[in-house]
Amino acid sequence: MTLIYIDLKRYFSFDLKKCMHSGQIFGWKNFGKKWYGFLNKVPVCVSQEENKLIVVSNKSITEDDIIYFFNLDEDVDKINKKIDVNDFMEKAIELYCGIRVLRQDPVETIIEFVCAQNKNIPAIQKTITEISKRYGEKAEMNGITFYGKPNIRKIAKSKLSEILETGIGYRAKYLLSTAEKISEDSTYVDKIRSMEYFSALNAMTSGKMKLYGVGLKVADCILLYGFYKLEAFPIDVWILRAYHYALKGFYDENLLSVNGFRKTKLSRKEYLLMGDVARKVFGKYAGYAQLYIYLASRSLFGGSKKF
DNA sequence: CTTGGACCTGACAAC
DNA sequence: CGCGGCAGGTCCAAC
Repeated sequence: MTLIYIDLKRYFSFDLKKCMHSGQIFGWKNFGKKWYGFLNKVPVCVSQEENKLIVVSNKSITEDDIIYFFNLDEDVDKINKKIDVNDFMEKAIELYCGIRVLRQDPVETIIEFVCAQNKNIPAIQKTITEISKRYGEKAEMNGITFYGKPNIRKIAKSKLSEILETGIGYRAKYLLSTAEKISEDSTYVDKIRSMEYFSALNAMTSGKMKLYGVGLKVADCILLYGFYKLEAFPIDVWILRAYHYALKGFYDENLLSVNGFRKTKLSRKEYLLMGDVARKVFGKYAGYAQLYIYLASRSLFGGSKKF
């Protein structure tokens, strides 16, 4: 039994709930203030009390593991300063201060975001939980059962019909193909890790290393949340809705409209261009800016679904 | 190179 | 209470 208290006063502003609700992590179970999930392949229960982060586990885990996973020692003051380029960003930073880009396992993020496409958050969580249940490990703490750590090789070896039982829908063939590809090449993840952002994005979405079912947006999510490549700026429908506010004046607004209406779909070229604008404005912290914009957009346009 | 459909499934709002 | 449109996109075929 491990019990770790981390004094958050030693770090920059941190908010566990905001991190867990930021759309970058799925499959953790939430009861009240407690979150159950796998951290560095170890089942844990995490909670926050004001200036303390509390992590409980019945397996071995260190304070450093936790600091690393939650990126506690990230200099977010510096980042926030850099991306605070207008009133919109200032407000978003103020509202969602305490957020971090987490350091999840790369393979798990690949599974997560292949499944997440064209689904809403409750549906994503349901599917990820089902996948973890079938292809991952079971854990129990405080009488609560939860699952995590889905095994990519196990997925690669299973049948399409089996994967379909998770509620994943038409993405089943994407997941199977991607699982096969990563399982075949044991160096796949390391190769992506060692590449700089653009090479990695291109590798995952085209050519020999292309993953079936991984387009630009999903690849960006994987690179940001799974590989901690902060230049990644995933553009989904929420970013598209708020782009006009977050990056007003930094780009040609005709790019985002057709006959006066906001575009709902981007071509590859447009997607890359809009990302480049964000990278130019936010520098190497585009990924952090994306998190703030995403959350602000959800609260602005998300109706009852806002956090 | 760009564009419009199709696509599994389910939580959700609007009647 | 059941129905229809939509959801953190991507693939594919056809211009």
